[in-house]
Amino acid sequence: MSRYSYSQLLTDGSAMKKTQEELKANILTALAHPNRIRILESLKNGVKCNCEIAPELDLEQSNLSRHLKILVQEGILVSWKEGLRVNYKVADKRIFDILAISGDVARKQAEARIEVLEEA
Amino acid sequence: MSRYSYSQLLTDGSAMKKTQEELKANILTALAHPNRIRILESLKNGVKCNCEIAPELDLEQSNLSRHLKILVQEGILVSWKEGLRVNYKVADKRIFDILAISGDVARKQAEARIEVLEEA
DNA sequence: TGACTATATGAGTATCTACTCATATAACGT
DNA sequence: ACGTTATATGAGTAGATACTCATATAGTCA
Repeated sequence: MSRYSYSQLLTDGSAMKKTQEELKANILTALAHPNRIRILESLKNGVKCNCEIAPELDLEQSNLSRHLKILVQEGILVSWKEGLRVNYKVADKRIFDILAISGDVARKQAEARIEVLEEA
Repeated sequence: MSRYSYSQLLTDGSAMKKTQEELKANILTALAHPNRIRILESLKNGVKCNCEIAPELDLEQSNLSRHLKILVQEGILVSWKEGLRVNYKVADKRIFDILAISGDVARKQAEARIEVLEEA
């Protein structure tokens, strides 16, 4: 069994055939970081550039740039140049459904833990 | 900015207050591995134990055990003992909605790439 | 052209992750 | 109790990730 690597699968675009599970895992890996989730929520209602998001979320410029790159590579964000800036917007609103369900599942899990505590 | 760590947040249950984004990221991180996605698909229609899943998915026993632990810790799977075995089932079917949307987004992104190639 | 702004990327680093092998634990049947 | 089966966990490792700082690139405007 070779180890699953997210970025290798990304950059290797050429070579390997990816399984359904790997394709899904790539999308989910791209979503699975609090700062990337914050970025998406910040872009929920509009278009923004790196220079607007950075101060809003208090993220270092180059770090933000790499987070944005990951989201674009997975097709979660779309970007285009406009003068000096690079604008970003969410490509597919269903991403927010994933985030909403994740929140529900997290909440439900927290409730289940409380129930276990109360039983004792 | 301190680095986001999945497992620290998991095991630290006691101490830190977690943001909404961290809670969502935890769920998504737990889902973001091809083998864990395969495990969930294998459990889609029923209850199974480690010893049934391992040969089916060709996963080494201890590796599978750790993957299952991650899914249980996040509340994605529920487990209970039955004699020697530990049975697992999916706690919340909405997990499959997340997987389905991820698949759709991945497919859509692949289609977009093909379009770009055809434009040129 | 030169100064300035916005973004991307190279290099270095601490930490994390998935994996394997070996061993421990727990529950069963005899 | 003893051997067997199912699962969990310790230790070690290769390689991946998020982050920072410094630098490169690219577009703007005087």
